[in-house]
Amino acid sequence: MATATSSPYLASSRILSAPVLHSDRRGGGMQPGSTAVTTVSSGYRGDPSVKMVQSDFMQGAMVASNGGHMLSHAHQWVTSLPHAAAAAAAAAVAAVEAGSPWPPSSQPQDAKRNAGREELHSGSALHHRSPHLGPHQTHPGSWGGTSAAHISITEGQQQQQSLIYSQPGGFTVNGMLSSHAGQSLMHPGLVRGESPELDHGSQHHHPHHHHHNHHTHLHQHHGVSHESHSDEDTPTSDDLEHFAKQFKQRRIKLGFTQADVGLALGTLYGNVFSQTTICRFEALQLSFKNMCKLKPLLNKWLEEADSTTGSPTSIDKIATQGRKRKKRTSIEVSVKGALESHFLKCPKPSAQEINSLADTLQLEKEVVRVWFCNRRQKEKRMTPPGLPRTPEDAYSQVGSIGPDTPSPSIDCKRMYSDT
DNA sequence: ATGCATGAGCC
DNA sequence: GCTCATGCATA
Repeated sequence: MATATSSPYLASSRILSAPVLHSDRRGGGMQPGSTAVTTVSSGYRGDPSVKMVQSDFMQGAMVASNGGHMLSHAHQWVTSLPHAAAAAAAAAVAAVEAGSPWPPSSQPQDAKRNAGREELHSGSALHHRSPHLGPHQTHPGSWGGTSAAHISITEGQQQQQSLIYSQPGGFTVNGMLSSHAGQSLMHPGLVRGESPELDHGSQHHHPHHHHHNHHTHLHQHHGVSHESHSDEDTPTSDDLEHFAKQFKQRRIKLGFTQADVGLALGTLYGNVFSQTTICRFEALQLSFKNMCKLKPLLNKWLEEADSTTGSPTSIDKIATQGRKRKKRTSIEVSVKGALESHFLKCPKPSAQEINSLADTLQLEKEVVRVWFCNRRQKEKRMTPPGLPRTPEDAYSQVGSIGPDTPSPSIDCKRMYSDT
């Protein structure tokens, strides 16, 4: 397609001070009739590998070894840049993965098909997630154990990046949290002592219970009867849910934004997180494992923030220099609908199918591929809080899959053996 | 708050 | 290529 003539992202050579402020945003030179609007051109990282191994434990994982082929050339938006701090990363150590990430009773790993929703409504208005600071507990959620069914539990997904609580010996990051980033001028008088139910494992921990194998009863009573969970045992879904809720409440009371927290975690542990991640944590939109990983960090931040209410602040700002990102592609609503339909029929299309789809929808193949990846990922975590699905949500269940059909054992590979 | 994207690590 | 953790950019 067109777009070839666009900008080769030349990331300049910034080290730590060069801001990447290019005024390169405008939609120029898009393919006529394109269904998606990408402001910038395309080009992907080369991908010479043509193997189709997808031995995944999916529902019906029927491998379809198609002949791979073609494509790609390389070109990336990213320009290699010398990561200044990259060196420090070498010290990263992969954390150990506990045997079973999810509590026995609540395995999120199973695919539950919530028929397409979300973006179709595009307004997000239909998203019924508006947890104010209210102490309301809703959702038994998918996490609670709505779906639990099978698949390898103790497999501990092999791939895991690391959770590096790295503390670069180099910079002693003023270990103190960088509370208010200049904006939170307000500090409510909320200090420890006013949240009686705030006893999330910060205290009262039994000196023994380290058996992280107790069946997680699906009941959720967020009252105050949850058994303590220090940092030793794996929290249950309920624990996380409860913690997330309280975390958000406190965070807001303390006057911090999600972004503030993300930065603070960086100065505290060396791991910075974005507003997005904090947001997703609060909304329980992360995988169980990911939630478990972040919980301790956020918990510490909470303690810090709590005891630091009203103390000086050290603002840390880390320049977001670096990788040039491809402009976000906006997929037309109609096209999204088409993608959704295909997803329902086949959540894991083969390369060939992706090609066809891309061709049909006039989207770049990579865009389509990524869309499916994201869609799958979303399905895995979606709506933790028991969001009551509106009738509209359960609409079009194409073909045979019902709103509750537990196993979409529908195969969908090789529909055409031609190419 | 979320959609599309990047990347690491695994097949 | 896939999954999974994360985040920029955006609605």
